[in-house]
Amino acid sequence: MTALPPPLRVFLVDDHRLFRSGVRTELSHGFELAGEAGEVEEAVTAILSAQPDVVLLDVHLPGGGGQAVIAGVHATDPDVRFLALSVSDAPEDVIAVVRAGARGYVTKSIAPDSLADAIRRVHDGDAVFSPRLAGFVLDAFAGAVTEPADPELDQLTPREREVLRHIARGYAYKQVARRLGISIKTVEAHVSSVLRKLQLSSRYELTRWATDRRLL
Amino acid sequence: MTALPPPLRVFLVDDHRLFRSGVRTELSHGFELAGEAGEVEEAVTAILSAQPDVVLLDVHLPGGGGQAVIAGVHATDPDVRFLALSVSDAPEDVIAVVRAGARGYVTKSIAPDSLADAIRRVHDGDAVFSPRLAGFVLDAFAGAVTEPADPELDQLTPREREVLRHIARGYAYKQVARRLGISIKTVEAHVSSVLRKLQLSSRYELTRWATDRRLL
DNA sequence: GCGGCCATCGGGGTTCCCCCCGAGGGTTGC
DNA sequence: GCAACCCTCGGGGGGAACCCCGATGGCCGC
Repeated sequence: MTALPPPLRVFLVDDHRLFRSGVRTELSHGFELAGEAGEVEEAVTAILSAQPDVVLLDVHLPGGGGQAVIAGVHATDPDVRFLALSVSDAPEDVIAVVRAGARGYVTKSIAPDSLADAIRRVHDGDAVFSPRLAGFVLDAFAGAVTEPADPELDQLTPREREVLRHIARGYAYKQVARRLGISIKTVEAHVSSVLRKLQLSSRYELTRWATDRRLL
Repeated sequence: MTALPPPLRVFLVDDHRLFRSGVRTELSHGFELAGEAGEVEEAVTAILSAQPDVVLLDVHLPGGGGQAVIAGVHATDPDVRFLALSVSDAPEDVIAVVRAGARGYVTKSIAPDSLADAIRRVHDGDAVFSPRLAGFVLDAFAGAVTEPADPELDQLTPREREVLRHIARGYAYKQVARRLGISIKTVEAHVSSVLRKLQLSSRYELTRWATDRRLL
């Protein structure tokens, strides 16, 4: 038989002490706790000195969120690997923390065994995402934002989408016209077309439509 | 010396297994785990058969939330006591679960010792709330909804707030007038007054102002 | 090359938004 | 009883929003 590999050293960042306790208990076999923290600043200094193999990082933290921790640590040591661990499965949260430099993102509803597996894979260099979240990340970095084929949005021309974004942000026709370097009449034409295609009747419904789809 | 009292029997409802593990570990001294569950239906049946002294209940649960658990259990056994335990400190969540019948509400950032104390107090019949949350509950049941003194909103008259809500939802003046049974001119007057008092300049800004404050 | 789509504009009109002015009736408080 | 509000309206006006109709180019595909 071969010698057992040394246990992975895991650092834990979460503002909920009860949750930290849970992770600690569940990971007690096969992992070594390199330290833990509940705030951003505390976490950054402790991680830099503890040099863990993987950092388990809560996204919602007082003092700047998990992104602040990643930014602070990577400023001096870009090699530390982070696995985001959050209750949220909102695309904004996922994308924000991944952009900051997290190598994976799993929700707290994960089974302890799966978490252990995710930690090992992140340490090995893999990117780990809950199946439901993988799509968001790929989309965000594919740039093209292929998106789950929104037939409503697809029937709009590029220019119409452009105008739509401005209108949804609250700009008046005159302002949109100046920003896009076109005439008010053209803006009206595009808006009219958008409203007809989306079967809406006013710019207010349009803003709601846009915010519902997170196109702000 | 007197005999030690029997340990309180605690039931745990949370969809995050890691979190359950944390609570289990931290409460291992002085409490007995009467069972645990991660979903609404599972929780209701298990609680009814386990007859715990106190149920620790997560607010955000798949399948109807913590309120559904309380409703299901209280339908057959109104004596079970619930202590809500949530990451959220949003007034809606607090009020909803307290209306459903929870005897207390603490956030997951609570220290383990405080949680143990809160459980004992709920069992003794007390109502336990994090200091920041007590105000919401009292307000909600005092009916007056004094709210954390929003000076912006306070300077509006009741009728102005009423009109504001409709406008923020996207109704045209004519529609607001018909819904409130008043003239368009009166609606205009109220809107004008609201815009002046809030130092806004258009109904669009008003919509954003209202949604920022969650007055939808 | 011609029809079709897109983007760009104009004219002209209706409706809505927001403002100014004034005004009457109701309530509360001093 | 009077001041101070609040709620209720009207007239009138300027500007923005939205619509319909028509028109000019450019680009693409058949």
